[in-house]
Amino acid sequence: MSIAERKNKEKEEMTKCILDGARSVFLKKGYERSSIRNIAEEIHYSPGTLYFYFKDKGEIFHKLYEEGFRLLLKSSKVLDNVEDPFERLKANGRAYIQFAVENRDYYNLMFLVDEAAEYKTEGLYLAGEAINQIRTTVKACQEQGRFKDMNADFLTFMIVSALHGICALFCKDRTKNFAEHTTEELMAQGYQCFTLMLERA
Amino acid sequence: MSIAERKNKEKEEMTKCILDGARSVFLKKGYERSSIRNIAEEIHYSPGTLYFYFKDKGEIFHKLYEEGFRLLLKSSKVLDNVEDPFERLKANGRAYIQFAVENRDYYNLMFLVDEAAEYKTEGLYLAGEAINQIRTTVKACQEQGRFKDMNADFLTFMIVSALHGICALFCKDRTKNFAEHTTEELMAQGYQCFTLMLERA
DNA sequence: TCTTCTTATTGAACACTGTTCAGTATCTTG
DNA sequence: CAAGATACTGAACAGTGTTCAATAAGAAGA
Repeated sequence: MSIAERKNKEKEEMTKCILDGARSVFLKKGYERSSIRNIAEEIHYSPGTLYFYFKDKGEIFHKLYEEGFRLLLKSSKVLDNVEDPFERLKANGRAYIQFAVENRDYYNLMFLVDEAAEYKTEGLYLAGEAINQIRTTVKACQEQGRFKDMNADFLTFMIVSALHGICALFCKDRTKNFAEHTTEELMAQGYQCFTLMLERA
Repeated sequence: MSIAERKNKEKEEMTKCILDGARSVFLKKGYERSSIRNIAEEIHYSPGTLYFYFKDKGEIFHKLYEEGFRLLLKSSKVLDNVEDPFERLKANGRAYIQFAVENRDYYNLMFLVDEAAEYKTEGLYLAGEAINQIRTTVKACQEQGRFKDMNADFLTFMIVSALHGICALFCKDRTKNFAEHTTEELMAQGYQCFTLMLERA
């Protein structure tokens, strides 16, 4: 089945080509302003062609959404070699914020676009992975005597919320009301406040 | 100038009429899915008419965005009679979350739609008001000996981030990864975790 | 009152959007 | 070489935000 194999490969390459184009357009213009025609033009194909490989616009961007989660997971996987769980927890948060700053468009797509929540496939699983990693670390901290009288699930949700809040305000440009400080300073120092609180909890 | 006055009044009434229609459509369908034609149809006018009263779609929704902030401010103004600053801070957060739950569409518009950030008029000022209220309370807490070695600005940003994170995850349906708990439980208990941490900070 | 002038409203038009689909060209199989 | 599958096109549809000439209605001045 050599030629069937080749066909498969070609199909894969084409979907990859479309995704490359989509990523390029999306990172240039943002999700809302990226159109199927823009992507088609980018890769020199007709708009209709994209529908041969993807169900709709949402599916295309859902693949990038997954890609974003894989990137996020990768950036926090590095922290596995941090022995102390509390140090790991703190580093995880820093890595999370750093990811949002360096991949603002991905972050928007992953958490701030409605579309993405509708597809409950691999993306949701990957998001769960990222959360589980934090939950596991939280529990490890508890075994060391931290967060004694706190429910791990709720605390994890709380930590994720705080991190997400910082990043969401950043991504949607809602940091102007703290004008005396730069956005970078706010995020870094705000997070430090948070870790200080975790330290004492 | 009685007739000029009447003209002015009519103009005001018309803009109000458009905003009422816009609010109604928007609360029914959400921002992204609300069109100028939808609004025009709702109030039985031609689409072109709306452009006689508003510059563009963004300006229409920016008015609702401001409306949202006035609602939010009102709901937290009630807390002025809470004497103890720390109790007031906690209540402020609860009110904030409650506002998001009860006015999910407003919240989306206020914090999660790109459009809104582009207009730096009254909306930004109102947002600043809401933040200042928290900052003031934080400082009052510090005068009572709390949050001793923490910068009020950064701590305020942190608190706002945590609250916003909880609400943003809720508004964008990103709570499915904590499946064992209902969204309401997560938000309430997650916030309680947070206040517990503040208590000890 | 009649005419000018301003103001308010319309709906067609423009350039865009996501999506579908009949048609076509290319490549594979019998 | 004919038949069939596969990939691709571009026109078409219904929708979007926005503009603008035409028009109707109301106020001002003669």
